Amino acid sequence: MALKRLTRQRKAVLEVVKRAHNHPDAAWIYQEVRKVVPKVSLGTIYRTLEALVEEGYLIPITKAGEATRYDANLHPHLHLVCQGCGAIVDLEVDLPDLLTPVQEAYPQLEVREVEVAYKGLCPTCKAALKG
Amino acid sequence: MALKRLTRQRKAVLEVVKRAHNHPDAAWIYQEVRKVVPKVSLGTIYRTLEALVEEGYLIPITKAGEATRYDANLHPHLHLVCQGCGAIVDLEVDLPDLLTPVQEAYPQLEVREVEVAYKGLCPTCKAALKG
DNA sequence: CTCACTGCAAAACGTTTGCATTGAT
DNA sequence: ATCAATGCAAACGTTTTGCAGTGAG
Repeated sequence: MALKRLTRQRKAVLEVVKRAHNHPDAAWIYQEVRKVVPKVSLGTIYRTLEALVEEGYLIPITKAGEATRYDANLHPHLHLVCQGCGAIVDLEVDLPDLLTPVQEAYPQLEVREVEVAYKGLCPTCKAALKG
Repeated sequence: MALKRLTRQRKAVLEVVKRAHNHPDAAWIYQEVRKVVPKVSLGTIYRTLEALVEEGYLIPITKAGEATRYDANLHPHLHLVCQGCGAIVDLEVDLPDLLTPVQEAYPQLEVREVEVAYKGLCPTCKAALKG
């Protein structure tokens, strides 16, 4: 892939996601970018997000059956999806090594990556549940 | 939800998935069931699979951007998705408790579930890569 | 001046749904 | 006889793509 040109659309997408606090999806980003570049198309949003992910500026948060959301927080971290409101909470935790025990138990495999995702309740929804 | 009737279609779907060794998706199951019930519809496949999951006969393996696959192996286990051929390998491993450390680090959250998924190479693809 | 990027629209993809009909109980 | 389950087809939401036109370098 050739060098990327810094267009108005691309700038806007980057800014919007960096400013976003909600781990937004393409549709939300589209609405926001339209406030600045009214004629932007969803296709461009997708293509730009794909490029920004490839370049390492964004991390995609994928979940089956749901739209991909994007995280501008490049710090290594995990996510908890709130089962109450759908919010995604960033988690900074040190987990034990999960690769080695599996690799040792299954030497005939090549174990390369693990993905860990949490579900539960965000502070607001947890507080709302009790008193 | 009312009691389930045991129709030809439902029997066929259950049999096909139980016999399958590939963690098949709805489309694959559809093709197989059609060999026995030629007029079955994809909608019925989906509705039946949904019911079988609800009743606990099947476990869905979901991955963003890919079709849901189904596992008749009800034993608690993890999966490794082969990055070479897409095969899913069952893993029987005891992982350390991943819930407690996060719950303790984030008492304001309610941490309910963790999902762990591995990526790597199945034995065949690993062997093919080397000599 | 080039060709990467764009807008637009159509289509792809897995999945769900509405509805009239069928068939298990 | 009942009404859960079916076949069919249309629709869904997300994402991708083809193509002619635009604009950043």
